[in-house]
Amino acid sequence: MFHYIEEQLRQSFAAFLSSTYGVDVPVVVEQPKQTSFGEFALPVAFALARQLRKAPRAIAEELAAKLPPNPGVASVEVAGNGYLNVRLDRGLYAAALLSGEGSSPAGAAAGKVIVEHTNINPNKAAHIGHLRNSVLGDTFVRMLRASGRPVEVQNYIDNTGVQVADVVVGFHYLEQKSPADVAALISQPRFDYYCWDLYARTSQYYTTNPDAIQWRRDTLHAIEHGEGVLAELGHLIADAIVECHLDTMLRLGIVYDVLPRESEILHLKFWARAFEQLKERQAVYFVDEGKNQGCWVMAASHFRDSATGEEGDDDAKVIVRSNGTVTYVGKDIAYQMWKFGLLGLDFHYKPLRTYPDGHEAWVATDEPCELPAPAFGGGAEVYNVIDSRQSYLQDVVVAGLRALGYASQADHSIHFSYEMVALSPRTCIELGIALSEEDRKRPYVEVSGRKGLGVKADDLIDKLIEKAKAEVDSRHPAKPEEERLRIATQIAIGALRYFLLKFTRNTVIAFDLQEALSFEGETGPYVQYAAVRARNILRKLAERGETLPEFSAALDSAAMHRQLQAEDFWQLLLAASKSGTALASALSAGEPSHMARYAFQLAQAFNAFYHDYPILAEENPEKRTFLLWLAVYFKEQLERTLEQVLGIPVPEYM
RNA sequence: GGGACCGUAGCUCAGAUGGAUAGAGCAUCUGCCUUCUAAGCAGAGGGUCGCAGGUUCGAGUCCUGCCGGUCCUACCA
Repeated sequence: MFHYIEEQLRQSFAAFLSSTYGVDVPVVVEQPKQTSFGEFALPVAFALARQLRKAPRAIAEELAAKLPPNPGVASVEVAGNGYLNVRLDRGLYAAALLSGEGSSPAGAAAGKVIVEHTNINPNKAAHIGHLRNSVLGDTFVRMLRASGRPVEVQNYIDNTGVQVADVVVGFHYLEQKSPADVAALISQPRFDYYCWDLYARTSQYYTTNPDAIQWRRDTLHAIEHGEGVLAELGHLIADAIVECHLDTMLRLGIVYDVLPRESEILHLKFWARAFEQLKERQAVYFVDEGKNQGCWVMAASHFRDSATGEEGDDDAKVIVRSNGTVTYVGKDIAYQMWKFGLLGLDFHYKPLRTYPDGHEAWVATDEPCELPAPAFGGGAEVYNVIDSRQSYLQDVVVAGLRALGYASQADHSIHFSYEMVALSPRTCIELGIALSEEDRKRPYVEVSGRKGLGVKADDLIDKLIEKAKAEVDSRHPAKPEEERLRIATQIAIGALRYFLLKFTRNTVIAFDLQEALSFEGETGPYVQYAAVRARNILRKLAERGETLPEFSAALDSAAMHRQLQAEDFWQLLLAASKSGTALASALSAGEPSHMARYAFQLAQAFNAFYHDYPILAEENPEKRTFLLWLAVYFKEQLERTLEQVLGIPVPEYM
C-alpha cells in the first residue's frame, strides 16, 4: 500500500513538473529520518535550483502553492532549505488498507528467472558456508516469487569432480571397501559425516604420500568414462550424499525444482556442442607456443577491462587442456548456455523426490524417462548464487556468452555473490580446532572441507534445536513433548535463517557460535516472538468467548482518523504497510538482508506498542476495536514477511 | 605486479539512487513481571565514519592519493 502511494506520488509529481515548468527531472521520494517530518520528503527543489537559477527554498514554496491537491495527501509543507514534506491523510490511508486497496503484487510479466544455489560437492556433509549459500538463494527466490516472478530453482551437482574422486579413493584404496560395503554404510545414518572424515583423511594422505595422487587420476578417469568399480563407487557416494544434502536443506524449508548434473553435461555432449559454437565464433583459439601450448584458450580481453588483447596468451584462460579435456569453466559455459536455452540440447529427467508438500524435485539423467517432466531451463534471467572467490570464473563464463554474440543473455547473467563464512578464533577453540600462531591473530579462520575444518550444518541445527527446546520446556512444561519439539525446531530454523540473512552479502561472516545461538536482540526468535505476541492477543480474546469485530463495519475512515491521531498507532500502522516498499528495495538492491532488517524493525515497533497499550483491557469500544484491527493487520503483514519471504516459520506459542 | 572487496561505538554490523540531529544488536550500568508470556520494554554512557586532499548548496556515501586488512589472479573443481 505504502509502495503504491509512493509510486503514485512520484508519477504525479513528475507529471506536474513537466507540465508547469517543462522540466524532466527524476523525482526522488525519500522517507524522512524524523517521523515528525511526515511520510515522504521530496528534495526536488534542490535538483531544480540549478536549472531554474533560484533558491531551493523559493522553488519549494512556489511548488507547494501551485501543486494540485492529491487524493490521500493531507498536506505538503516546505521545510528546511527547500524540502517538500508530504503528510498522508491517515484516515483515508487506514480505510484503504482495511478494504485491501493497493495491495496487488507488482506486475508479473517478464520471463522465467532461474536461480541456481546450493551446489555443494557431493562428497561430504554440508557446513555453515553452504548454509549461507542456500539460505541466501532460497530467500532471494522467495522474494522474487513474492513480487510475482516465476522462478525455477536449480541445484547443480558436480558428481564427477576431484572432490568425489577423493572420497572414492578413500573408500577403495585406503579402506579397501567394496560397493556393497559402502552401500551398507549408506543405509546407516549420517553417511555424509563418515565421508566428511574420510575426505579429510584422504587429503591428508596425499600430503604424506604424493604418489597416491595417481589413484585420484585413475579414479577421475574411471568416473568420467563410467566404467568399473571406481565409477560405481563414485555414483553410489555422490547420489547418497545428494540425498543427505537435500535432507539437511529441507530442515530449513529449502527445496529445489531440478538438479542438473555434471555427469549428464559430459554424457549428453553439452560441451561438444558449446565447443563447436565457441570455435565457430572464434571466442576461443588454439595456442601453438608458450606456457599454454596445445590448449584452447579464451583471450583475457574478453573478461578483463584492462587487458588489451595484444598482451599475448599468458593472461588467457585455458578452456581446453593440452590433453584435450575440458576445464570446469568450459563445462560451465555450456551449462549457462543451456540455462538460457541457447545450446539446442536438453537433459532427460527423472523424479528425484517428492517433498512433504507435494512439490517434486527432478534430477538430470542421460536416458529418457517415461514420466513427463516440466520444461526446465530456457530462462530469461539467470542468477548464480556463488561465493565471491569465484567471481573470476563467473566473469569468464559471462565473457563466453558475450563472445558468442549473446550480449543480452550475458547482461542477464548475474553472479549473485556473497562473502565466505569463516570461524571466529574463539569458536575454533571452543570446537577444539587447533590454531597456529598466525591464525590466532587473525580476525577469522577460513573453513576447509579438505582439512575437515568447519561446523557441520546438521550439528549446528541440532544444537539450536536443543537450546530452543530447553527454553520451550521451561516455559511450557505442560504441553506435549512432540509439540514442544516442533516449536523448538521452528525457533531454531528462525534463529539460523535470520542469523545468515542479517549480514549484507559482501560481509565476511566470522561465525561465532555464541552469537549464532543467541535468541535475544536482533535475532529470528525476537521477530517470531513479536508475531506470537500478536497471536496471543487474539487467542486470549477467543478464550474469553469473544469473536473479532467486523472491522470494516465498525471502523470508517472518520474513526480511523480519530484513532490515528495517536502518533504511536500511526507509526506502527505505517511500518506494517511498508512490506511492499521493503520488498521492492531489497530486490533492486539484491539484498535479502534488507528484508530481514525490515522484519526486525517491524517487530521492534510492535513490541514497544504491545508494552504500552494493553488491548484487551481497553475500555473505549472504538479504540479497542481499532487496536484489535491494528494487531490483526500487523500480524498478517509480519507473518507474510516471515513465512513467505524469509522462510521463517511462526510458532503457535513460544 | 594486476583485479575486486573491506575499514563506521569496547565487540558484531546497518546506513539503496549524495540530503535534515550517523543508527541497531551485543557487552556495561539503572529501572520495569499480580497485567495480552520479561525470548520483552524504558533509560544511560560510548563516534575526529582509517588518513589527506578534491567535486557542490550539501559527502559515511562520489573522485584522487596514501595507510591497514582480505580474497582472486591453476592445464583444481
